[in-house]
Amino acid sequence: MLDPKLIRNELDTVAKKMAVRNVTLDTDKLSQLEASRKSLQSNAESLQAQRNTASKAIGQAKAKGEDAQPILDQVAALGDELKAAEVALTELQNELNEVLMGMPNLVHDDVPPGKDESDNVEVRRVGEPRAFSFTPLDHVDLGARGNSLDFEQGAKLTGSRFTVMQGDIAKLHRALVQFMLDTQTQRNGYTEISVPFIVNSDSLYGTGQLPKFAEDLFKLNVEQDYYLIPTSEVPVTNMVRDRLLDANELPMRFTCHSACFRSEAGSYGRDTRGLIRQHQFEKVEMVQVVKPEDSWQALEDMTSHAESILQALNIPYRVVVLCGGDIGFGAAKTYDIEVWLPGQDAYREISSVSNCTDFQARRMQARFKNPATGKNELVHTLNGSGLAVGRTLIAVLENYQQEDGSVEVPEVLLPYFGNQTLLLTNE
RNA sequence: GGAGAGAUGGCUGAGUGGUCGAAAGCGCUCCCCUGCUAAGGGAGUAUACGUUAAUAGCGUAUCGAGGGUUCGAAUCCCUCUCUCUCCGCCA
Repeated sequence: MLDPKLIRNELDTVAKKMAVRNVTLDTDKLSQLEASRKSLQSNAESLQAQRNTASKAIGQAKAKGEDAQPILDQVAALGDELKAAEVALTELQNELNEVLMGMPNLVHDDVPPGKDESDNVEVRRVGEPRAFSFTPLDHVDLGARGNSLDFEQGAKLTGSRFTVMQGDIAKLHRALVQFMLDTQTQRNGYTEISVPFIVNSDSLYGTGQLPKFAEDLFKLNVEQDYYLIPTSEVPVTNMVRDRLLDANELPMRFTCHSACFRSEAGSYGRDTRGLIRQHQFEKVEMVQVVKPEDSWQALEDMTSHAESILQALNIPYRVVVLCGGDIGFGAAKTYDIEVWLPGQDAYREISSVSNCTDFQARRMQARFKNPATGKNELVHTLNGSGLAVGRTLIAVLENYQQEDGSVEVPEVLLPYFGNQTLLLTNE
């Protein structure tokens, strides 16, 4: 959520920033709502003040044994008027709040204009795509050996966009999780955390998936407002919801392995082949909670932490900064890391690292006591994938494939494989 | 699933209808004393919103959440959530 004061006082600036996202702000409606809010609020509050004064007088009169009836008569008429004023105010505040909750974060000045992913701007390119002496297969063909990647079984057990992995590929998948967690905890300073895969709606409002993106979520059909997490960013970031942190608790750095569940509504035709876009996938996430002045450096750091996985695996990738049309709802600036996939002859997203500034913190009421000012101030939150495991699996398979259809184990993963150096060697 | 107890400020914890936004303690901040350390004395210290140049003043709201009773609710009533104890069941 944006600072309501900013919307009140600098509506034009806000509208300009929204335009970078191709979002047109209805400034007339907003200023009209704001004007109503002001008059309704001052009206309700002055009636409340009258009531409070009278009630106090009644108490004092009774204490002295005087007759309180005259004051009681005088206040009696207030009741209905006050109630009506309060109802009107509440209704308007709800309306205003709904508008506010539906507004995305302000983008950073660095965010380039653009309408979709084709307008994202490449920041750097690391590693050279390998020159193959044969035509590389994609992961679906590679995984067909021994039904290591079994899409038909996934479809039978559940439905489309679910997959069964077995044998070497299941083991590779697990090794990648281990390697990512070990890297983030041992080299990059994160604390491993394990969290629920089901969250309530408060948490989803906190990080911004609700109220706008309900259709992307799997909602449980139970009495409670429970949802499967679309990313562990939700439970991990909400760790600080409704908390007043001590300055020396910051920065907080968490890494978390979880399954992620996305309904992928609205992308029925996209990436239907293979593991790229699944309803369930696993991810090692990074989350940081930092002081406001540290968040932009943290974004760069966190991006490099995600990159460190691909560097260690020695797989080529590039980093792009998302344009206004492609950046997420809660982010002020986002770097996507795109990994080279020989099977697709393309760079594909494998990580997304965002600085959400105080956007999520305001929704979550996540604050810290700033020793410099003595005030309670909102923290900044960041999240990023470090990395998406399924897509990393694809990248390893496709980049490390041999002409005979087997796959070499990347050197850094050898400790997770005992003496095994080749995968999928059996026909 | 059954029975019971509870939820108050950064923390612990008083407070059962009327100057209660809330005692006390801890913590924290400032000052004094003390030539280290430890201890002692004094003052201050919730948050959000509105109004405002103002984190000055004033107003409003907030004692788990929501509703109700009342002129007035931390305090009474209802619903819900969560925590703890005991029993049952269970990976």
